[in-house]
Amino acid sequence: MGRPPCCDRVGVKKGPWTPEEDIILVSYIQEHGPGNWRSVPTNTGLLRCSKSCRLRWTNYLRPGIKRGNFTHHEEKMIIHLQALLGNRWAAIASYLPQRTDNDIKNYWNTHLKKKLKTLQTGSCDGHEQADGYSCSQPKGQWERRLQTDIHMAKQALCEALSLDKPASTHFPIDHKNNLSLETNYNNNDDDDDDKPNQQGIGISSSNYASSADNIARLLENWTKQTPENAQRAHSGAFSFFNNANDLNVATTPATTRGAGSSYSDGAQSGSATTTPDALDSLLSFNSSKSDASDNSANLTTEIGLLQDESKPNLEDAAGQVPLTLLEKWLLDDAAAQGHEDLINMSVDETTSTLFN
DNA sequence: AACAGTCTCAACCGCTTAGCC
DNA sequence: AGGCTAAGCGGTTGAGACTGT
Repeated sequence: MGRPPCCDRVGVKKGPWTPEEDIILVSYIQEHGPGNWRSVPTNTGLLRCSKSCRLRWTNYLRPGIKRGNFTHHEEKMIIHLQALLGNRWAAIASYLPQRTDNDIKNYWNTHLKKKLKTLQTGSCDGHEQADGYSCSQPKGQWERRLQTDIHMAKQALCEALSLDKPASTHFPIDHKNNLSLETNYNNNDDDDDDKPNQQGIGISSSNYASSADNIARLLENWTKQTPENAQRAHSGAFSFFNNANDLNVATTPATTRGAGSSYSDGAQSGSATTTPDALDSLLSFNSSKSDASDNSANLTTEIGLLQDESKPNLEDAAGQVPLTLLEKWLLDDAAAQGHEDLINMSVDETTSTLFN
């Protein structure tokens, strides 16, 4: 019963993706948009199954993905949401800007589960743990608070569901299926693509710039590994960037902007050319950017950089867009304790207050 | 330096869901 | 209504990195 796995075909490559494959995939998606994954291997010549292409895109190449350490705020969100939603990682991911469900799932399985277990088994002996969690509170207090939170969330959800206005109006948009439409580069609505773009995705220019960011980071690692690849990396990247230019996608290299400035600036500056120096600058830009650890300030900066990020922007949500009761609950949790600046606090500061 | 154990996370597998005919 | 197919999702795996001895 059931159809055979698509990846069982002979000649389908498995395992880690190479930079060349990534560039091919990104270039293709840039031109045609995500969706219709079935046709991707055929049209690109990639020896990968459609599933693998989709996964590579959604978990690694998709614009705006943040990698590296989770901030304490993100951690807390995950803990809350996991308690509330269970292992529905995609749903949880919709509340966390820039994080993929896979990332969250991994983080939960490798870090948070252990951390909670440690807390719940009462392994604390009254002093602060190395990771910053305070153990000064009596055993069981944290669990009680979590239960209270869950109860509050349930109430909030009930209220939300009983509202006349459909709750879905404010419910977080699935970032994978509803990318923003700031600049719809995909004008294939009337072409011969017999399959609708199932996600209805239009990618904004800066989204793809962020994809260039991902590719550049990846190329950087690749060239580090094998110097001989550097030349190929350059040519491959040029092809990718030139593609982007053809599509009027922002690819202005770092030389034209200061570190930390938004790639989307390139869209305003119109056509941009990419030179080897520019690429090097881009690579170094990304290097310095990735060197900066993922603290809250960084997150804020990145959110700013990715204003048209496909996922809901929590800061925007807090500032302008009406929140769901659940979101409010999550975001106001700190504020209710008199820690309005919690998100902006350093990890050390935050950890000492969060679980008290 | 060498080895073993542990950790991390990208990628895979297989089931479920959604959409189309 | 039911079958088929593509996409989505969550659990699991395994290679490489890291750490301790």
